[in-house]
Amino acid sequence: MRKQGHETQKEVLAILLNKRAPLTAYEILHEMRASQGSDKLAAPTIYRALAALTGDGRAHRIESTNSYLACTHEGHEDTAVLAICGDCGNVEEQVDAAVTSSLEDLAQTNGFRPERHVIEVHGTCGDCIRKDAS
Amino acid sequence: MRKQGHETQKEVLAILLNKRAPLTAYEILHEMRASQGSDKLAAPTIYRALAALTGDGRAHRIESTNSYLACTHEGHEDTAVLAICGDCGNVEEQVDAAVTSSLEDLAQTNGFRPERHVIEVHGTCGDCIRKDAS
DNA sequence: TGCCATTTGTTATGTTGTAACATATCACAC
DNA sequence: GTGTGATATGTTACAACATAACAAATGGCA
Repeated sequence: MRKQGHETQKEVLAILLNKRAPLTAYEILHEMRASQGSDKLAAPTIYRALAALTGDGRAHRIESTNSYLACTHEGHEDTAVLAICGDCGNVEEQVDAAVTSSLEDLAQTNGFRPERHVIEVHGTCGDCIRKDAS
Repeated sequence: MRKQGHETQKEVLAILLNKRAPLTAYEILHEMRASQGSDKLAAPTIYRALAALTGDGRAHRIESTNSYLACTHEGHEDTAVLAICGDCGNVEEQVDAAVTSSLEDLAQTNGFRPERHVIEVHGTCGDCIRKDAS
């Protein structure tokens, strides 16, 4: 039983990588139930896998949509900026030094010690802007 | 019945201003039920009031904690940075031009048109750092 | 091999949020 | 002033998101 957790994590990550779009925990649950042809799998299993994945940076949680996304910048230490398109649902993960440092400066002037940054930008992606215009 | 909605919004905002700390929708609901001495009030009423308050900037939703906070920077158009202390639960609302512009620059280089920014920094506030040290 | 620590499965339930429809109120034409 | 329709609100029920708590299994190690 012990090893299976890592297996679950791999499966969840594979699903997220496959979709290249954010999925909710329950969407992942349904995918996995479908692929296993069984309803045995339960929510806590998914949430544990997601906790492991987000804990070590293999995936990100999108707080404003309760969904999860595979990390596309392996091993970045900087803060990720998630640009979420309201039209097509795609999410672009961006890592930017200027954003990181301006947030650090702001924290410093306020005597705040940051540990985790949540930066999510909702809007319209370039592709959808072009589509809308045409 | 029509006017009452505005009343509800005022009451909700008053509760948030009073606490000066984030509250969940259901915490607000319980407060209001208590102060009215009745359980008649239902969740959708609170969510509608919160939608009105967040819609016009009188309050902010904290996405990473599913909670709500009265806005302390009346009428700002810039993006708010919410610094959330994990120790004491206090949230400091900060408005900073450098953060705003670095995010705008990042969006521009990626052809993304931003509409709503969610910037939440979890960490430890100055007061709690001092307390922890002593 | 037997025991303990830890992980996983499972059940149940807690928390957050909203759809859908009934009811009340207001604005406005008449 | 009163009828009528548009809109806001109250209410019920439920959907979606998340986790507590405990049982069962596994692997390490004496």
